[in-house]
Amino acid sequence: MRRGREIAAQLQGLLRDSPEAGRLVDQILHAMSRTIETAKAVAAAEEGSEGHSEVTTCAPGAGKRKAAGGGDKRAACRRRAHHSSTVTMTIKDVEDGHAWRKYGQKEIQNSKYPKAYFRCTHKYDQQCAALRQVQRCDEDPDAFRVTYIGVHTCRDPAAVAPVVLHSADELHAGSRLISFAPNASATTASTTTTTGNTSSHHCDQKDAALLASLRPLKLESGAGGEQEEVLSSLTPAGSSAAAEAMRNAAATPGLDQGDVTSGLHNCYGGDDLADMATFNYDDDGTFDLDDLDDVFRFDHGQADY
DNA sequence: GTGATTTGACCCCA
DNA sequence: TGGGGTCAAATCAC
Repeated sequence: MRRGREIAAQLQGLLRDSPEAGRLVDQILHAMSRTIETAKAVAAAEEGSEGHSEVTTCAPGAGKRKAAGGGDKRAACRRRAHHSSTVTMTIKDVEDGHAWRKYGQKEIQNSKYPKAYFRCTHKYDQQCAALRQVQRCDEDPDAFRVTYIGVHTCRDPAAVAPVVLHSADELHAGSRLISFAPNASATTASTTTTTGNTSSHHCDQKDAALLASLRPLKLESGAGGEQEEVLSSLTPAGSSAAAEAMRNAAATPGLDQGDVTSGLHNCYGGDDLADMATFNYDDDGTFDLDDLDDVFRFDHGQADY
């Protein structure tokens, strides 16, 4: 980030004749400075506590599962990994742009709601080790406590939001850029509110459509007969509900395909960088700077820097 | 047919 | 020893 800030400062010098370009560079510098300050604060908070070393050993015979109808086929490495990067945050929208696959759900002691376990869809095809755990907050059923374990090493197309180009001249900025919309405002319409430990990224109507599309994994009668529900993984790539929501959003006047996919980015990217860094520490306080990179991955995908 | 979800069983580890 | 994390067969959805 420091290097980026230096380069942006150089760019600002070169663009001093263009007020608009200078203003944009100002915004870049401001965002970078905020991110650096946030990283510093995080590092200071973590001072003195070392991150956990990753232990993913899978020794022969270790963690063998006893035959349960399937014999030794079910034997697998069950040694619990101690992950180097763990981030827990409380959010309203569980959608993060990555493709997740649910692999388990557990009732948690002293919690009203079960915890759902997700792994990256590309765990096997791209050896991506990212995991996510989602649990509805007891005190605020509208919010979800999401724990990210590990970082994405995959290149998920669904997570790469396209960039809106205003003119063909902008193509030189990067070969991965995709031109969609003629309307630049579509990429900037988002607001962020942060209340206490809860970071809520409220986006515009297309994101509301995504949020509304969250469907319960399971409806069951809880204590007292009320219905409890657990949110499913919502992924642009894997969820038909999400796809439907995105289709609906695409039909919204003023929005085009570019708007739909970049809407995911709107929730997390751009000026929201500093706000995204309002993490809650896990119980064990695990956190490292790799997490910042993970959280900011949306911009990596679209900004091509 | 393929991929995602559900869910009971298994196992690690505090 | 039990809570929590993971596996994988069965089932579901498209």
